[in-house]
Amino acid sequence: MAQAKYRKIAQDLLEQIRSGAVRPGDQLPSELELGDKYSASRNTIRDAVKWLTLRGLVEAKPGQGTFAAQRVQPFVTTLSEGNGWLSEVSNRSGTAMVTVPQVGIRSAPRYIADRLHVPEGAQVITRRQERYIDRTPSSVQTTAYSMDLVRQGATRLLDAENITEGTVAYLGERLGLRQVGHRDRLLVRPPEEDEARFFRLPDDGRAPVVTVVRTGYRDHDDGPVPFRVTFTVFPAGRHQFVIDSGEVPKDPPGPAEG
Amino acid sequence: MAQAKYRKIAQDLLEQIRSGAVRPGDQLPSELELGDKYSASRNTIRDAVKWLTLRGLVEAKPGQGTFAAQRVQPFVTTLSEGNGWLSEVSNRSGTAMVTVPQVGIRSAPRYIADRLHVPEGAQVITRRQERYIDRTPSSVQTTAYSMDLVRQGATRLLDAENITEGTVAYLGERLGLRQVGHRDRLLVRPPEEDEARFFRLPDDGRAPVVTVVRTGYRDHDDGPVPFRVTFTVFPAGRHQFVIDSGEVPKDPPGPAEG
DNA sequence: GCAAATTTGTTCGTATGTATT
DNA sequence: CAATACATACGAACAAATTTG
Repeated sequence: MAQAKYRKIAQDLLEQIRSGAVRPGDQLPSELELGDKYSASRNTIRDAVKWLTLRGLVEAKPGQGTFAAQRVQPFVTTLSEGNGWLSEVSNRSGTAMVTVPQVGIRSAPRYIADRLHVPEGAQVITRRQERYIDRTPSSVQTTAYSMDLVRQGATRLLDAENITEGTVAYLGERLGLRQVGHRDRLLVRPPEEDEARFFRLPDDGRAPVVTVVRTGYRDHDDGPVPFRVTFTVFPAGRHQFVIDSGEVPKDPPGPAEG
Repeated sequence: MAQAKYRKIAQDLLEQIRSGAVRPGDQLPSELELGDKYSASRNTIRDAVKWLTLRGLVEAKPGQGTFAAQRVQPFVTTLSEGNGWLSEVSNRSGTAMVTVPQVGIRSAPRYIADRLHVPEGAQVITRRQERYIDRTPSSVQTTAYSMDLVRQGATRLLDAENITEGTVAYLGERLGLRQVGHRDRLLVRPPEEDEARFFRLPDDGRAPVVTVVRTGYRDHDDGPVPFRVTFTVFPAGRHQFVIDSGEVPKDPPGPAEG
């Protein structure tokens, strides 16, 4: 066999979608009908549909049928603006919502300790917020601070409520701490189980998430030192990221493909 | 059934990997042995292994067996440095290699036309290069320019060879064109078939790619206008991206998790 | 509200093909 | 060439979700 049968069936269905013969939202024939059409068993048809599902081209709904996927207008986050906090901007009008911070104190795992330059296991404060745009969960953000900041007097970091003027501004007026720069690091990975649940991602692991790790640096004699690190997790398929440099037009361009 | 049997088996295997009982590179028992152990049919075991495969936790090799995946040290690309060209920097010593540009002239598809502010179908020059680090394919870069630039005299854009001083510098001295800024847009998607082949990604669509769309802007009376657009495609699992802002330490920090 | 029909999800069994050792 | 292990394909049965009458 030059190529597996299920791949050829998937290819044929793919071209029907690409060509527009099957349009977004259209229902595909049922598995039994497809099996009849392609002279294949239901399991082979299922392999073909699975192949399309993994690429996000179709969506199977139990009890209903299989449908060609809808193109979703992605959210856009601009990483090059804002001086410290990673805030999210939608490219279309939408109501943004953010939950009250969920505050915790924990021993720093390695991936936090490495970023904050504290020993592994040191006490850190974490502040976790969930963000929604148009009622759909758009990101989860967890920020970690060294406990030293609280000992020095920044006790409001422990309050489970928004610091309206911004955490950076608060630390500035309270401790004289000044953020002089930050570094973002983007990585793509499969979602954890709780993330898949929160973002309502299919639990077959095909839909990845993007993590933006933003480390904030403060001034110091020997050069900048980190004082906080923020992990923001986005569902990769619904999100894009923009970084501007120099002079660029202000108008937000439409979503890019390619 | 509270939960599908294959999911419970996958969960059990997952915990053996997480706990370290099965270490990266270790061979798992064969499908028949696992079927015996969990009192499940071979097909059900295959469903469980498939679930782990989709998350990149194990790798199945025909004729050999199934193995716990190795953690690969990701490459890092810094988006905030370099004034125009998107060049790649490894975080570890490695020999970088880039192919000679493959030059083409084509009608602009919409995703290029939108970026370059030319009509769809207008003639554009594309220059395509493949990059390797340590012999492994690390990225594919395609840059598109409007044909107008050639008509104005920048004929070397058509040469299928590297422009050593850089394309921006060349356009500057030849046409007096000055790049005043650029905008990067990152998006994550499943690979095209040729990309999966080039990056040697599994063809089941689980391993996504990151596309960085960099639009370069030149000076103009009414504000900056685009004159070129570069699409750089990376295998998402082997790559991370860094954006610096303000004062940050120079030392390249290790790869982040979370 | 309930029952029937439709559709996808899971599991088993079996057979054959293909890649590697 | 033979043995082993994964890949593909078929058929069958029941479960779960949804819509319809």
